Amino acid sequence: MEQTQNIGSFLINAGIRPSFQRIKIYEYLIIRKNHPTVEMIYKDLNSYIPTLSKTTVYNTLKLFVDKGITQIITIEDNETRYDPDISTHGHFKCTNCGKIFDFSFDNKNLNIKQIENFEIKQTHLYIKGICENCKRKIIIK
Amino acid sequence: MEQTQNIGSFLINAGIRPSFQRIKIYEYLIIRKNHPTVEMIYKDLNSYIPTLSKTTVYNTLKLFVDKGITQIITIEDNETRYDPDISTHGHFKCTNCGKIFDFSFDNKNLNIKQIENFEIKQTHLYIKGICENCKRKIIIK
DNA sequence: TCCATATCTGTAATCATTTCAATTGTAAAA
DNA sequence: TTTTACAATTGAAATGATTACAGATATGGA
Ligand SMILES: [Mn+2]
Ligand SMILES: [Mn+2]
Ligand SMILES: [Zn+2]
Ligand SMILES: [Zn+2]
Repeated sequence: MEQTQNIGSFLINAGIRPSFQRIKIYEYLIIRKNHPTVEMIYKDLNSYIPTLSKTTVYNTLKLFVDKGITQIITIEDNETRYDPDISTHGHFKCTNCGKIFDFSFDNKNLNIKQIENFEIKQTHLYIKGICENCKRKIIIK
Repeated sequence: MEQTQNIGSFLINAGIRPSFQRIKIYEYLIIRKNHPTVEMIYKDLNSYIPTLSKTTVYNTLKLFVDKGITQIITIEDNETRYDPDISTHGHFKCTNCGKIFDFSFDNKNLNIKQIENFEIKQTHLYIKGICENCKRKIIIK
């Protein structure tokens, strides 16, 4: 609730007018940390903001990405996900439970020969597999 | 042309009946090395195989992926691309010319934290930026 | 308050992908 | 060789995600 104040000024700082919908969508990203799809955001917020339009969710996320306060995560080709953490970090998707985990990695000492003279703007590392929790469950079965 | 023989037996080996369309699509992937979209494959092959259906391209790529002889590359959320090189390797996409470059990297150098006990099945490293060629062109302007 | 502009909304259009049923091709049995 | 069963291909229709658009609503300053 009081978060609204912080988020409001954060959006202003990013050059975004802090409308009610924009604040709630950004707040959703920050609080849930779930790398959601548009559908997830829309469904979850719709119970709280019944007048919300899915178009607004699309528009708002596009704005966030354009203004550089959100990044697109494309681990699967059939679902676009969004992440308010714009730092370079990795994503692990569990193919069993579907959860997405953040992790850190070094990209400094990669010194890749084939693209030495290329100008790097974004680095995305995606790993798929089985999370620790699911591994345990599967062993028990 | 004589490739057909090799590709045919390669497909058989992978448990895939080597139909004319399947051979041509796999041959396309191998020869072009362009990480194409379905649309690219369809358009390029259609002039050579006028009866080709886009559905066949979809079906065939799905089959290749299921049988493990092709991997899906999702650098952008709005274009699914295909790669017959199923080894773990990185992809660089130039945001200027759109070209996709392969590069090799060593997982060990990534020094990944937080997912030590997770079971890794696939690793995808995608980098976006400007390729060497485009960098030169842009400087000249 | 009033006005100009930005934002939001719902619907329609677009585009990629999947589903489906009919047709065609293939490979082995008769 | 002909028949037969099954696999692959095809094109049309359905689905689902995203975008375009135009009208309604909200906002902030004169
Ligand atoms: Mn993240
Ligand atoms: Mn590749
Ligand atoms: Zn899991
Ligand atoms: Zn380039």
